[in-house]
Amino acid sequence: MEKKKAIIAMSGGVDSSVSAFLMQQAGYECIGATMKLFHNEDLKEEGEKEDKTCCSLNDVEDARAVAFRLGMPFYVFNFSADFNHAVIDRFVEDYQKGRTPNPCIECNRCLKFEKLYRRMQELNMDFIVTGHYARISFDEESGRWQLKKAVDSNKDQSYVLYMLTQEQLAHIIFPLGGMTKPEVRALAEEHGFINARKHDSQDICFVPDGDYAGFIERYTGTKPVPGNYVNPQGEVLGTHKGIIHYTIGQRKGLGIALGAPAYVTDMNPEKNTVTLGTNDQLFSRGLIADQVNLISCASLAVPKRVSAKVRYRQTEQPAMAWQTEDGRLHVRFDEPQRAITKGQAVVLYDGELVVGGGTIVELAEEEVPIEPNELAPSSVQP
RNA sequence: UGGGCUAUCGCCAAGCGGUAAGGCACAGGACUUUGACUCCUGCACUACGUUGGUUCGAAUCCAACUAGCCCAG
Repeated sequence: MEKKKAIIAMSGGVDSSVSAFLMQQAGYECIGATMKLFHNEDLKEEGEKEDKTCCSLNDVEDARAVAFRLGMPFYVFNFSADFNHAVIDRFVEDYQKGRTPNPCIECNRCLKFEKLYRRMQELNMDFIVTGHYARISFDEESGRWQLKKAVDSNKDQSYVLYMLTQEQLAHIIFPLGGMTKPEVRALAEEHGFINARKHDSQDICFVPDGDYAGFIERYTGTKPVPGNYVNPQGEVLGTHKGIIHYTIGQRKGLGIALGAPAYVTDMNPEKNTVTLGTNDQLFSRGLIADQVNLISCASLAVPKRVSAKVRYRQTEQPAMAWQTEDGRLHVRFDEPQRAITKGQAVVLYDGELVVGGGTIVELAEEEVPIEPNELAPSSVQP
């Protein structure tokens, strides 16, 4: 019987390197591939911190070294044009419209599991493999592929994978879903991978210095337009640096002293205003999302009890979720949530399972449309 | 230019004769495959508007000056 073929998306980090190793051990015919996503060299200024990115030249070399060590063919795919319009352009546009994008999710959606996925098919291969911490399994009963949280809850990345389709899930393998980070590092160490002790990637990969607003300025070649800080009553409090500098719930970097901590509670791109308020003005109960993708079930026409996350690093919160005719996802939390932010993803869970998710487009204070026969599910009882 | 009030870190603000609280802002760090939030550390190394004076000792008392504010014009 012929070996199954897998293409390993290798970033140059520990996780994908160990994934490659595990796939090889498991008997797959593997090739390593690094996606060149942007011209990293362009970003370098003096004092660059290149070791923080995920796609720098050094990272490519690290990936290449690991692939070489494992004796697998290694390719670099130049996806920078796609990355530019699918990730960076949208990132910039979102900020300009007062939203707060999650570029990692867009990258997963459009590059890793779309562009690279198609490349995998073109090469007549069977699987795409990444170092994400999440688990995939097939559920006989429902006949659906399921995405589950990682065993290492500390590293779980299912949140950024909610957009995976049934077709994609059938051709993806996450070798690290059942492992803990320390185990992964130990394996890397044991096999002498040069990146065994490399720190985890963080920050936005194309903004290595963390100054995303500065990046937008350089990328667009335009200065953000200053506008007014206003209070919830609309009174002017001061001058802001341009709407792209802010996100809902932000406290630091406002540069304005109001006596008590002030937080961004709203932004109005038309009026170019940023509303400042108190922390307790940030809480709201519900939201509406589009770009919906469902995994554990085909539809949420009937409201379902879930736990939901509104940002990557958040513990899930009990909520009800349902879809309307237009396909949009509505979520109402049991308790008000802090700083629900347009542009971010909401991801729904049912225990370990990812139910699905979408991109937050609106806040909404609406009641759950009650389905008579859905009343009093056991999970609501104390 | 008659009367009254106030002047302390970038902002707000304690202090009322015994040798400069605090909050906000800001900076650095931790956390983190998004942005945030959060947490930790630092932030007037005897210029407390200026100049004198009284005191063992003053940001704290007195005087003049300067600036701003208020009420009268």
